[in-house]
Formats: sequence, C-alpha cells, structure tokens
Amino acid sequence: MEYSPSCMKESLPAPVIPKKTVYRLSIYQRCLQRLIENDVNTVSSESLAGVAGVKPTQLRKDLAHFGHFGTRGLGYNVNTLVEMIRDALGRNRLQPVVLVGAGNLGSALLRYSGFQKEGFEILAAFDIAARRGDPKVDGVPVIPQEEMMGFVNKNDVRMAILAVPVSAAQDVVDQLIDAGVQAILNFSPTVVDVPDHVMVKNVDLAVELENLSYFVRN
Amino acid sequence: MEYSPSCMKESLPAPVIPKKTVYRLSIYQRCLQRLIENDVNTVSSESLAGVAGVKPTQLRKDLAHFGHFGTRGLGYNVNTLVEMIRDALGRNRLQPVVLVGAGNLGSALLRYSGFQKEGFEILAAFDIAARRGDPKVDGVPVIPQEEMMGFVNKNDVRMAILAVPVSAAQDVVDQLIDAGVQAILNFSPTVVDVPDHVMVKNVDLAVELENLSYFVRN
DNA sequence: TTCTGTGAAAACCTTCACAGCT
DNA sequence: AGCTGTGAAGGTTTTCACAGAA
Repeated sequence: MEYSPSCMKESLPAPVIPKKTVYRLSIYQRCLQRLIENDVNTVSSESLAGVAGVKPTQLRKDLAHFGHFGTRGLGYNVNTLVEMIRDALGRNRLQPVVLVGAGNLGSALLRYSGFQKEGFEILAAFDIAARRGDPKVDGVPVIPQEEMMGFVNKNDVRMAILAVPVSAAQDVVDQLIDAGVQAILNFSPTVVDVPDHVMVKNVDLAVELENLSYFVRN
Repeated sequence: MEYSPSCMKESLPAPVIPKKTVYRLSIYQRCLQRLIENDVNTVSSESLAGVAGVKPTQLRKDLAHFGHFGTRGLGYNVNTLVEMIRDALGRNRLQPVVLVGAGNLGSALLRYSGFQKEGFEILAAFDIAARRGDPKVDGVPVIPQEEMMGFVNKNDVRMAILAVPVSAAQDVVDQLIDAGVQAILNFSPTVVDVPDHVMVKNVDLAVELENLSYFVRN
C-alpha cells in the first residue's frame, strides 16, 4: 500500500505497530542486507534513512517502537538491527508460499528469484490448465487447481500469491482462506473481499502506472 | 502504499489533490470500466465504494475535489465519472511508455496485457543484452540499451518501467531523467535517487511479501 | 560533539453528522 | 424518501525541537 496500496485489512496481535512502520521495516531490512554485503557494521539513522528514502527522525521513531537499539553518538549496529527486524517481521525461518495462476504474469513471478532470496519458499504453483506431470518451472511444480486446497491444508501454508484472471479471483481467494491462508499478495486487477483476519495487499500494475501518469506534466 | 519513499512534487492545477485521492482515482476508474462493460450507467457512492473497497464518504470526498458530478437522490453517471477521472489523471490519449530491462521480470511485464488495455503503449523495451534485429516480444521491439536515450528523447516519452538489476538501476534512472522521463515505475529492488520533479513508484515484490508476513500469526 | 530517543506540535487523512438538492 | 456534498470532529502519521547518553 500503498499503500499501499489499494486496500488492506487488519486484525492481529497486541503491540500496535503502525502499519506504515511495519511496511518500512521491510525496506530497512533490504538496505541493511546491502550494508552487510559491504561489510559495514555500524550505521547512523541519517545514512540508513538516506538509502531507504525516508527522514532520519522517521527511521528512529520506527525503530523505537521495538526498543532501544542504537548507541547515542554512534548509531546502530547493523547486525543487531537486522535481527530485530527479522524478529519483528516474524521471519526467523522460511515462510512457505503458494502461487495461484501460472499465466504470463504468474510464471514470470515463479522465475523471479527475488522471493527465494528474501526467505520465502514457493512450494508450488497451481493453475486451472495444469496437468499432473507437467514440468517444473524453476524447480517449482505446477499442479492442477483442484489439488490446491488439500495442498495448502497439508503443508500449513499461510501465504499466497494470486495471479489469476479477474473472473476467478474471488473464488480462488475464498478457497485459499478456507484452507487456512492468512495473507495474500494479489496481482489480479480486482479488489477481493476477505474476512477481517485476512490481509490482502493489492499490486495492480495498471493502477500503479495510471496513478503515476497523473504526475506527468504534458 | 504508500507512496514511494522517494519523492514527488506538485505543480499541476491549483487545487492540491491529496496523493491518496489520486491513487484511489485509478482504482475507481478500473471499477467503472467494469460497470460500463455491464451496461450500468448510474452508480451510487455506496455501491461504487463497495467494489473499490473504500467507504462511501471517502469516495464522495475524493470526487468532490474535482467538482460536483453526482445527482442527489440518484448517484453518479458512470460515463461522466469516467471522463472526469480520465481528465484528472491526464490521460485523454495513449501515454507512451518504455520498459528497461528485459530479463525474467521485464519480459513478463512486456507480455502482460494489462498495460495496453488501460491506455498505455509500451513503445519499446531496452536491454543491455539486446542486439539490433532481435525479435519483437508481443509486438514490442527489444532494442540495445545504447539507443535508449535517443529513443526517449525523439519520442517524447515521459514514463518508464524499470526492471533492471540493482547494480544498474541508478545509472539507467539518471539516463532516463536526462532524456526527459518524469515518472518511473520501479521494479528493481532498490531505492533510487531522483530530483524533485520526478516521481518514482517502487514495486518491490519481496518487500511486499515480507510486509505481509508480519500479519501472519504462526 | 555526535547521534539517539521522545514528548509535543503540525500535517495529513478519514469518518461523522447533517444540510440541501432531486 | 434517497443520495450527494461538506464543515467539523476524530484519528493517524510525520516532523520538530530538544533532552540525554556515549
């Protein structure tokens, strides 16, 4: 969301962290990763905020929600921060994910290595046109749609990426939720209805472009 | 979505329209399109807000920024609304767009028909590995990177979709801006620096997933 | 001195409640 | 009655300004 985002729903635990803070945490994480690669081990709010594209005070406020991690006069220890954020985002181990809809966009997403790199494992992709025995795509099996619910259930999958046609979106979402999915990254260009305990993040590529075009002066 | 960390500026018409309103306008547009397909020609704030996933009052507030379009006791005329939004988003004719980076994600985006459908025309794709005479992908020529700036300049392209590796992102962005691009939809997982008059919207797929994972209870 | 942590203020956005048109 | 348009209230997020630790 921006978010982002079109729409999102909420439920969740006690600590009441602002949604936007949570969102920025993911961005900080990505920046920190790069700092680690470059053997940087201390960073000030000013420089981290710089690369993340936010104001230093905002970064400090965000981090302060989780405790005191910095050293005054010095900055933050990169490793400490990474661990703190990893904890906060609840990702100490691989999150299993399924992808539904292996059309153009869906199969591109399968081949996109970014997810795996960041600690998500796409266990399987489902498609209405898939047949038993279809070849894997980048190591991920593509399975007939009918088997989705059973698979999600059996593997305790909590997250799904949705890239099906608009006409199928709501149905698939209902099934996913029935099977236990709690968070959905939705690339189908439609707003889907979900109960309060399920979180949806819409990524509608055309909407993003359209929105941007407002800021182009002709 | 919050808006991309990076930046933006205003200079358009006098009435300062909230960024979030502009964003929602694109969503309303998409919903209205579907109403047209179904031969609906009048819609109340309540039902349109329903399908767009927002509250009726918010929809009315959003529209009110642009004038009085509704009829009390009745609702909004779908066609009037579509035109109003199209005007507001400055999209009375096709917006030319270029795509940079024709790797996995980039070429999937090329094949993705959603952009064309919504009034954007991808004129060309550029890739560092492309050669003169490479075959078109879905009707779009894939051209060597060196020719990008000349092309953008010559064709008055104002918008770009970026799907290059992190290491190339900032360079390409600088070139695009030099050549006159004012808005960038950035799929490269990094925050790029741009001057105030350029708008960037970041779509970092891994960040979106990571963010969602916070809302999954284990 | 440098840089974090934070209460208070400002800016921004959403929702309410109802006035007013059809 | 039905539904839009809107000032005012309410809520959330960002920024400021500075206190306090290293």
